[in-house]
Amino acid sequence: MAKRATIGDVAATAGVSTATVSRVLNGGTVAAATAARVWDAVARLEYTPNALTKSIFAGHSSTIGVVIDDLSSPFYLDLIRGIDEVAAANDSLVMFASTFRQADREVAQVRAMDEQRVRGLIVTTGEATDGRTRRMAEGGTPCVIIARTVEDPPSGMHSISLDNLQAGRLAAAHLVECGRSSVGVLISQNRSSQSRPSQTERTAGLRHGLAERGLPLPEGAVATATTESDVGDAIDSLLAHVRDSGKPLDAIVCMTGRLTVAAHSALAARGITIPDDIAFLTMDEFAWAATLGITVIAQPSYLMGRRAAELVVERPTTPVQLVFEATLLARTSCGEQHTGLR
Amino acid sequence: MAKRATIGDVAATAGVSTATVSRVLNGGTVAAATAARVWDAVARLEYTPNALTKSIFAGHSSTIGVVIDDLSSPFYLDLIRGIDEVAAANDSLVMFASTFRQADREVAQVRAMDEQRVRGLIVTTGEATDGRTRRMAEGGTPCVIIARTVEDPPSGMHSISLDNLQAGRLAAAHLVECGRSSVGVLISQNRSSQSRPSQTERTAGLRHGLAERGLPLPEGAVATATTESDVGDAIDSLLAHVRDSGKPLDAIVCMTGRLTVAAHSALAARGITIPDDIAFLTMDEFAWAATLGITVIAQPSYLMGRRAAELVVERPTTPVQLVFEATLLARTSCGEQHTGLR
DNA sequence: CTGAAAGCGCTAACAG
DNA sequence: CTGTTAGCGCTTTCAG
Repeated sequence: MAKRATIGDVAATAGVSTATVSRVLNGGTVAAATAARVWDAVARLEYTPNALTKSIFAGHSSTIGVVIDDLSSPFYLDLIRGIDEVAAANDSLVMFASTFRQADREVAQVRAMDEQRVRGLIVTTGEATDGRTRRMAEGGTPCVIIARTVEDPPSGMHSISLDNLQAGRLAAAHLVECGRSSVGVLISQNRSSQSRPSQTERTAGLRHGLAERGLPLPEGAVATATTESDVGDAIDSLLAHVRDSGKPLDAIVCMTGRLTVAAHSALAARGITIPDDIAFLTMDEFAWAATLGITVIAQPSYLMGRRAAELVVERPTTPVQLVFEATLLARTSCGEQHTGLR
Repeated sequence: MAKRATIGDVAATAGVSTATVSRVLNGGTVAAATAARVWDAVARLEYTPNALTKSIFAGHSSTIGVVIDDLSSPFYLDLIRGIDEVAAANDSLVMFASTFRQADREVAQVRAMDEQRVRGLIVTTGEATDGRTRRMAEGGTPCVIIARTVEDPPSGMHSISLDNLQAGRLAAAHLVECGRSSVGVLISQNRSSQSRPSQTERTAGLRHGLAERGLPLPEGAVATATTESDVGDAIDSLLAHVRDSGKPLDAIVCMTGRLTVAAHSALAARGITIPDDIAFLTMDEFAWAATLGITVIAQPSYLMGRRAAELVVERPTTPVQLVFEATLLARTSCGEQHTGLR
């Protein structure tokens, strides 16, 4: 296990001082001949500079930290892809941690990122980490909160989210245009039984949109699932509730992309046909949606990732709150659209 | 932008030396009363230790590096999930970089990981990076190559791969059991027109398996695609070739999970029905495979990720070469199985 | 049990 | 253009 060469070793074999080596490595003014000798020594010793040590001078590393609650959602994959591309274009690496959807892990991971002195932090965590991210932002580490907004953010603390109300309204409009009138909603919650504000906002938007068209969305028409295996029960409760209240359920909207597969197969397992028996509408575009004919409300996740990373790189001083519009990608899972019916 | 507290600040406000602070933080022998004062100072100053500085003593960081060529493949997502879980269980973070499937980026990213003094490195890169990973391994940074084996690895250099020949044979057996006899193969290559050895091995396995059953797999029955948009052309060439050679194509096997969606929709776009017109078999399990009835040859990607991370954590001194078996997940995309026909 | 002092590998003035 | 001299924030002997 050969010892690693240090800048001192390079300096010694090149017959110069460490300062000179540092200069040729980082582009200072050095005589061509000297530089050549140094490069030669670098090559011969296979010297690889220690980025860690460099960082302690810069005050922070060149890495962008990302804390994600759950990799399973198609939303996050594209988000990461967007972040990664911007990072690569800026000689940054991405340091990644997932929280397995547990609140206590969220604060541990954010803390770990802070200890690593990341150049900036992008998180999809809940309020529990706000204390630390605020402090980080105040301390000069730009932080970007994804899918949530924060009250009174300090300088350096930004947020990127979807216009969830608009997304909900979009769903309502589409469903009504497809002639549906009795809709059930599926939302997810984390292990601490907290449903994410984004999903409740979408539900609120849906409720507004429905109300504008004279349709109700009673509390009982909203079911919650924590894991994929809960989804079946949630769907059953939806079916039962609406049956009790008279009109049979004719549409289900899944408020999180993470549960799309589970919801879709739960429906299939119950012999329910899409869209004949029930219309199916879900969040987040995914690779097979077109093939399956599933209509989705898409977030521009890739773009959101890029923007997040750009905020980290560009470090605007004023807090930036970016809100993106959702797009309806209409396919066949909600049945025929009867436009101009209103 | 408040300055960050250093260990010196903590020492000063607690009225002790930095050595003592270091001791209470890292669990040395300190009087309870002193420790209490230190913790108090830590809390009051919101002191967050600098992991970077710590690492320069350890000689390396506590981060596991991962270099992936392409996030789009379902294989990699699960691999990362496995790595991430082991990392989390070992107080490690995961540093991630993707190469966008370009060889030059591969060496740049591996180099970057080396500069970051990662605790260990997990890569899916090609031979171009072997020089560096060998040196890293010799220098004491465990390196794990995924989906490829290396000749004569030094101590600390490991590999994790699939038994690609067996995977190919599995495909042959299944296809023949389903009564198919004229199969076409789709493989992918990177931007430098290199097809990955794993895929050519799978093809070889398929060829063997077919030959054992008296069926040929001519060179022309293997088509290559670089990007998703090439897939249509590749499929067309397969269709054309086999038509020329007499027997109409009755099966297509896609040797990479990355192109599954593209291949599947290319078939649909040409009005080809699965499995009636053509059997469809692909690599890597994915969320919608069951719903779509697509038969796949699955790699234990999650487990492979875990093992890779475990090799980094446990640093065995002898080179470890792990080869995993592929599993056939039979669904309906190859038609009816006529077992016992042989 | 605790402090002083010497570094880890590198950069950043400041002279020369 | 280049070497010397301080550090960066932290750990780690080695005395006391």
